[in-house]
Amino acid sequence: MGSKGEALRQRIVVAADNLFYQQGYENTSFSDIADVVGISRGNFYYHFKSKDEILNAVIDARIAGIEMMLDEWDKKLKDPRQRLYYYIDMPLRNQEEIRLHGCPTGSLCTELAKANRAMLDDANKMFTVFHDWLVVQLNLLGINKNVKKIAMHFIARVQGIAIVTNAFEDKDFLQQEVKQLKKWLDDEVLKSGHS
Amino acid sequence: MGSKGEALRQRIVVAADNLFYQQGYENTSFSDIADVVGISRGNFYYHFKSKDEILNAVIDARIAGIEMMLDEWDKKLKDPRQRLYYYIDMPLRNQEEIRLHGCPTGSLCTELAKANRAMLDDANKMFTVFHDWLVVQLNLLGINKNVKKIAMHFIARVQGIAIVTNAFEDKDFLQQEVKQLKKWLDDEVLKSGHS
DNA sequence: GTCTATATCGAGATAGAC
DNA sequence: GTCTATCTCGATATAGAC
Repeated sequence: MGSKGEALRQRIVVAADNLFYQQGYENTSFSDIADVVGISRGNFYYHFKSKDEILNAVIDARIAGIEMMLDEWDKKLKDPRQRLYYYIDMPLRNQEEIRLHGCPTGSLCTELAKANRAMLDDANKMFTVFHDWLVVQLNLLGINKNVKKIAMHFIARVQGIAIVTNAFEDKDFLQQEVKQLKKWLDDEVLKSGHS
Repeated sequence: MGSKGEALRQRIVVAADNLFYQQGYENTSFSDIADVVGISRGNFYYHFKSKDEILNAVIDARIAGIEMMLDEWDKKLKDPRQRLYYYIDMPLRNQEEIRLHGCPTGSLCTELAKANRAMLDDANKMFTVFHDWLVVQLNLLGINKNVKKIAMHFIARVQGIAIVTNAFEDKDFLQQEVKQLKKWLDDEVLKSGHS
């Protein structure tokens, strides 16, 4: 495994990642990826045995990317409360992409549930990384009851926002829902006004 | 347009509807539909000019189906409050299908946003039918402020539930979230305890 | 109206030259 | 390691017999 080959492998994964997000997995061909990376179709099979293997690499890369992102959040934000707000603001920061392509994690799981069920268990680990991180933040705030349910609720709320924003291409809805989700965090989870 | 041809056309639409839901639109071939209906591939083109036209017919059929369903709800349930509860219970009634295939409306919009953007504006009308009906029920209850936002919020919440249930194949999550959504309806919309 | 046969295309995948 | 050439398959779609 030379360094040049590894670098190309990485470029393939990055290109596939973007295309899978923008066009969907099934709808993205080797030709599409080859055009972006600037290589020939035949060259893929030196780096990957099949298209499924590319998908596997993309999922692994996404999971690693989410973990890195959360590590950076932890470094940048010392207060778990601020981290939770930053999580809720994520759709706001990515609103244009969500309007156009939805949530990368949610839309991939939705596609794989229909087209490639065998890989769904790999894909939903992307959710699990967020989930486990949310649980840690809640525990740090002294919240220990129903934390798993709360974390999953967070994720589902963000997914609902992403789907409707994408279906109606409506960023106003996204903005108003993010506000409402913050209010829920304040009133029902942190109970700022009551403690 | 003879009656026999019309009946077959309907059978094609029903079969395509189910297959699009279970396997996705792009992932469903004419052969798949032909196998279910029991006809030959070539016969499709007497009834439809293209696969897109079948998709169009499926979306129209789904919209008509939702409208019929809501009419039945209106007849069966006279209290708008009960109708809203019945709406929230919908994922519960369809929990096994949602676990396996997600929400028919949400998953189709998610797919079309990536693979066939031109038809997204047709598909999201399925959401609009629910939305407008929810607005009517809220108005009937004397709620006139922010009703459109509330209706869209309802829809997004249900979508979030469907995605996570589907991604983790977890019906327990669905059940707990439906309970929570009912509580939100009581406390924040109907404000039963406060009026 | 429904069928069989076929055209055309693009997909994933392989073989082997360089 | 990367390329070109090619194989095989299944997809949408068409033509024309019945």
